Amino acid sequence: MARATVQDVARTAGVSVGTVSRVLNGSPAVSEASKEKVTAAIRQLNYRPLASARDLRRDRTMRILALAKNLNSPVISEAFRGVGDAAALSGYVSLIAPTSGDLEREQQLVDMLRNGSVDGLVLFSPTMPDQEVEALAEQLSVVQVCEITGSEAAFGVSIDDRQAAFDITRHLIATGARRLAMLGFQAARSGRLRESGFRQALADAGLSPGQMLFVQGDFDFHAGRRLTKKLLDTDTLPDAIFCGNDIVAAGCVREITDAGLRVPDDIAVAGFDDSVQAEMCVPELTTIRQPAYEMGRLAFDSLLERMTVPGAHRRGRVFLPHELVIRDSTRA
Amino acid sequence: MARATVQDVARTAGVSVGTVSRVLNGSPAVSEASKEKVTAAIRQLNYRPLASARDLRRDRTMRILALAKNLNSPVISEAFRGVGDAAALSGYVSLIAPTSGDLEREQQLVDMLRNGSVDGLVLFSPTMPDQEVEALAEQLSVVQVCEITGSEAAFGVSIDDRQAAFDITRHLIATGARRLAMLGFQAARSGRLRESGFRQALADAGLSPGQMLFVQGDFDFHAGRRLTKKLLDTDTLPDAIFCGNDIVAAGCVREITDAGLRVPDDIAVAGFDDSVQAEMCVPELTTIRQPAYEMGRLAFDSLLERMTVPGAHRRGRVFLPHELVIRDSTRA
DNA sequence: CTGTTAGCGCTTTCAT
DNA sequence: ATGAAAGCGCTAACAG
Repeated sequence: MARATVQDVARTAGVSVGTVSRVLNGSPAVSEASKEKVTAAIRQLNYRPLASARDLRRDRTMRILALAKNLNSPVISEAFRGVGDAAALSGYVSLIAPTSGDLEREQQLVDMLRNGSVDGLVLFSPTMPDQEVEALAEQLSVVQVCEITGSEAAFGVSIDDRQAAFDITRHLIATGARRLAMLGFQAARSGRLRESGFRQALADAGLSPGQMLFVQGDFDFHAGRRLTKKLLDTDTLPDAIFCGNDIVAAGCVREITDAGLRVPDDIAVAGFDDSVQAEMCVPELTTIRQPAYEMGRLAFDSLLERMTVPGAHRRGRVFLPHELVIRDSTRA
Repeated sequence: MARATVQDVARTAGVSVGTVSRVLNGSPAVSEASKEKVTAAIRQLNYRPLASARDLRRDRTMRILALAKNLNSPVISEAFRGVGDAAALSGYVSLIAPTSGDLEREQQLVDMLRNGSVDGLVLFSPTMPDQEVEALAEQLSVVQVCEITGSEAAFGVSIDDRQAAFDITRHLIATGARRLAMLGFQAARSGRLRESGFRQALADAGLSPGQMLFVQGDFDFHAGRRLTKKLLDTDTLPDAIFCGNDIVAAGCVREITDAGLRVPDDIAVAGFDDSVQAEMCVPELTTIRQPAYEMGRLAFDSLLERMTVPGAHRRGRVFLPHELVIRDSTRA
């Protein structure tokens, strides 16, 4: 049978469509008798209000969309949980879509905001240039999480990547490291900030950086191995390596271990993110914990304000505190 | 400024809304001159057709939704890539949402199909009972991937979990194992099928199963450690352990190693899924590779048929071939 | 408390 | 090739 409409429900219940709509939307101005008749008719016809009709009329969808290059980043999936839980509390449904770093697909998904398929957008790791993110946020409901633009034109929540990298590098130095290398990724701003924090900590200690290697493609386990192999093929070995995330650090540790060297005795290794890989690694990784869930919650709250309060365009950013988690990969 | 509508575009271009709509939808019945005027007006007004209005009129959204308990399962994220790529080829946008195993949230998301927010649904790991999945698939466009119901009332794509577990267990036996234990999860049908394959392989070899331990909560690294600890506290140690997935196997290997035993010499360990963890583990894990991407593609193709061909309700299932990947965790 | 009705923005006949 | 107009299903304003 065809889909039931308000008309059908009204006819079945013996009331008008107005009354049906009122029941649907919980209006108090409905008699108990009418409400019961309508409820019965709805159940009988298995009626559901059609989303597109309701959205068109109300001019909002109660849906938001999150975009990320990749779904299986533990930090992103945790942050998205935070977004989702906060969204649910306000009656919003939150969806997510991976862009695979493909600009065209990202545009297609961003269009869902432009064409009113969703009310708001959460950007985890945009592929488009900062300038476009900011232009978008200027006119539509957009917030950034984790990966945020350099200027404060748009709004974003993240940790202070530079400070976190500074902290963990200082820890490496405190445990006695003097020749520090880094495996990083420059493609993302957070990667560059981490590099900057690393350099600053060295400078503060009067040290100069050892080898700085940067991943070109995926920042994954194999990239960590590959880059570390390069590092180990040098004359003077580093005594500590700071890696831009835990997966790369895991690859790094593995390559060192396979080469017959010991972590941390010969070379200490530090990661970033405190993902499950940090604990799977042998030895377990010293790393930086990000309060990802909380970041997501905060981001949604800000998005909600943007979506509901006319003209509310919050700028700037919120940095949530990170935590240095010390484990065996760097213990003295 | 307010959002532009077809009316605005028509006025600006000096044509009727019908013509604008024709241009928008690539109808050939438009003069070159009109097309140019409309295109110019669209650009000038920065016009985008409102999704809800278009959806209402066309009675479809060109969007599909995928549901999974969890986003960071490598098999699921890979399968979803397959869904997404196939969907994009047909002009569909594919979104995904995690249910966290919460029945209520799952219902809310399924409602997006019922109320026409999306045209189709891909179920990766439903929380609702099989019967409900089948009832849903009976009347709406739904396909299952990875985790499929027991009967063939609905349509699903997966590997033959039972056969795969059988194959890997037979391999364990072939390398000399005689006292085989298993760490499994019974919450999902795939887990029970893997258990069944394990038991069958033992029976075929005239062996009886050793300890069978099953995870209650999350099937993760720590669960693997915890269960293995239990296993090792027994009088007669197993000489091989089959784990329901790679993460649990990684925890298993870690616990064995920490106890001063060797893998595979003292105890061989096999995983399942061939996720990145299989390669991160030391020693690397023997496991079962699932053609997840292909499974996703196939699932979308079937969903597309269901969405577009009236009355096309495909039943049954497709099993794609798995692959036994032999690595050091089980080598003789 | 309830019914009637206009209209959200779009597509699509039906004329011309 | 184009315009006029109906109508998708719903909500909300208005009248009673």
